[in-house]
Amino acid sequence: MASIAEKLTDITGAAFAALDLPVELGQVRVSDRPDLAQFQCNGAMAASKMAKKNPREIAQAVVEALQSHKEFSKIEIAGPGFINLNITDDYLASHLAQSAGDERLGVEKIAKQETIVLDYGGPNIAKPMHVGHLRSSIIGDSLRRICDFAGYSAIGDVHMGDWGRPMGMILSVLEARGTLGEPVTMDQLEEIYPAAAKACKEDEAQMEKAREATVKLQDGDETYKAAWKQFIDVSVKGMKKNFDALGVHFDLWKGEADVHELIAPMVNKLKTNGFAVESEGALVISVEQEGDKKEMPPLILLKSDGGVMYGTTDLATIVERMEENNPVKIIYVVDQRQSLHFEQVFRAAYKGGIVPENIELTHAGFGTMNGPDGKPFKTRAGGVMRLEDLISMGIEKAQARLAEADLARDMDKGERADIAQKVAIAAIKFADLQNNRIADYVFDIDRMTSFEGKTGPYLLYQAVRIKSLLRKAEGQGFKPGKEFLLRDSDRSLALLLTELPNVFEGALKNYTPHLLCEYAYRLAQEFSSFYAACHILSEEDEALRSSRLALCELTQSQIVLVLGLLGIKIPERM
RNA sequence: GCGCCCGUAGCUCAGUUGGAUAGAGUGUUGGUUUCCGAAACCAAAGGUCGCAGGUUCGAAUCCUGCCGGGCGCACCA
Repeated sequence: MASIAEKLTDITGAAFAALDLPVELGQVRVSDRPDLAQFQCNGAMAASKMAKKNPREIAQAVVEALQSHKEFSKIEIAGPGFINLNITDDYLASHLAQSAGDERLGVEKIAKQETIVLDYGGPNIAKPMHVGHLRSSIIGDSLRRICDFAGYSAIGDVHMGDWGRPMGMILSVLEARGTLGEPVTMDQLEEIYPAAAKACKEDEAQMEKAREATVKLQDGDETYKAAWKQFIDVSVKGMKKNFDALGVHFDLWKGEADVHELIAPMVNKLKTNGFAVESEGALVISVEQEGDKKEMPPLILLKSDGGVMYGTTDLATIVERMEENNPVKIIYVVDQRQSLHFEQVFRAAYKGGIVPENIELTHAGFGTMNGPDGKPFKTRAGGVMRLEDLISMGIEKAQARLAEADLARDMDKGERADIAQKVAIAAIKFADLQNNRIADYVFDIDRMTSFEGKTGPYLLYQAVRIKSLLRKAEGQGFKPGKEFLLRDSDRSLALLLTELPNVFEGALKNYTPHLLCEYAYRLAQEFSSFYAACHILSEEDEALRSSRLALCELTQSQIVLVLGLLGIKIPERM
């Protein structure tokens, strides 16, 4: 089912078409002047340009065509040619009843279930996960949930950095220490990796050994491979702990190494097709296009030493995904700084015939995380902050807040821990997701674990309050009704509840979860005002009471749905 | 040097793709609880939308030029 704005758009669109004007001009949206009207259509002003007529005359003609539609309670022309529209309470009420009765709450499903692969998380082997992985993980996970709800078969792939030079560096250092082949722990790995990176940077001979080790590993050397396999296992365990705590899900635990076998055939094919050429000792594929404003460096497939670059593995990963998943879209949730790289890879993929033109490859990039000083985020000690430290800080603060509240007294330890966990994750996720994906953003630990104002916990609080209210109502034998009765104090919440399908569509189309954050917050806020203004359980008019309970229930369902799409879980109480 | 992104209230951010009086949170000030959960609600103050031009009925939004910040430009990932 469509949203109210869409239904009204159909009506006004037809009115424009009847005047031989483009249907698109009939676009109706929620008014940005709620004091004047509920909905507005601006098409008459755009039409006046093409028809060379007075916009108010056009608006007048459209308005006359709309008169026969009984959905409207008020149709007015304002200013230069705005068409202001109000709908009848009957119409609003019946629309609400429909969406309340719909298990998808009015959000339409795509016609055909197609596959989307989402690439996010991207943790590296042997390195602890830090706050930099947070954005990719939670934005990616949210986008996966959004695509899934839209009706796609959405596949999330963690795509670990488990290949290439860093692996060679670790192996060469282990060898130098004489401990290659012995089991290592995560703590040891975390010590070895930076030590190895430092040694290679300072010592050219060590770097040369690292290069050799990289090539040998990639050529399938048994000893190296066994050691490598072992530290993959150890690292993955550590990653899973973090992802589980965050509630970030992956369908595939693939890494760069998984496509190694596909590289040689892919490269050969690109060679025989004439796309891959030699340049300065390396094998490259040129990705320049006509109309390029900037220099576009070629994508390097093979380095002059025969080694593989990450662009090559990315390309081979596309080969694999096309074969195994046959997706219509592949979405990369990776730092915006990689945009040139993805431009190169995508162009190479299309040019080399690895993906057909009608398959969408998108880099859904996100901004750099800065500290409150505007510079790339560092802890006070100057290091990176570990993800697990951030999570435990959030949980501690949630526990402290819970201890303050009287309500926590009667809860057992297990429930209290569960609530603290959910509150902390809601705080962290919402603080991040509410920012526009593309812009750099300031990572402020206090803001991220704050529980007041526009925060995740505020949303949980409203949801929990509704739950509690509905429980109480049930205890008194009151049930949410099937019909809506709209008084002045109910109407703005009711109108807001009809916007969900449009908001969802925007978030899906632009890969922007922050639109859902914005909506969830408006909903919670609108509900809170409504809740303060009307006392529901003591309402004596039964029809009004059950209508209001129905509004509560629908609000509740929408908050659950939207927070679910953001990857935020709601406790029973808090 | 070339290119990409950003610049909106003291601070952190929205702004539905060109619409009416630019909105939230936070912080500041004041108010609200014999009543469904005060992690709340109501209200006030706070703006040359970086600057200057241009396009038009109409610009935070589109175009041009500056200023300021961030990032990226072939053998790292």
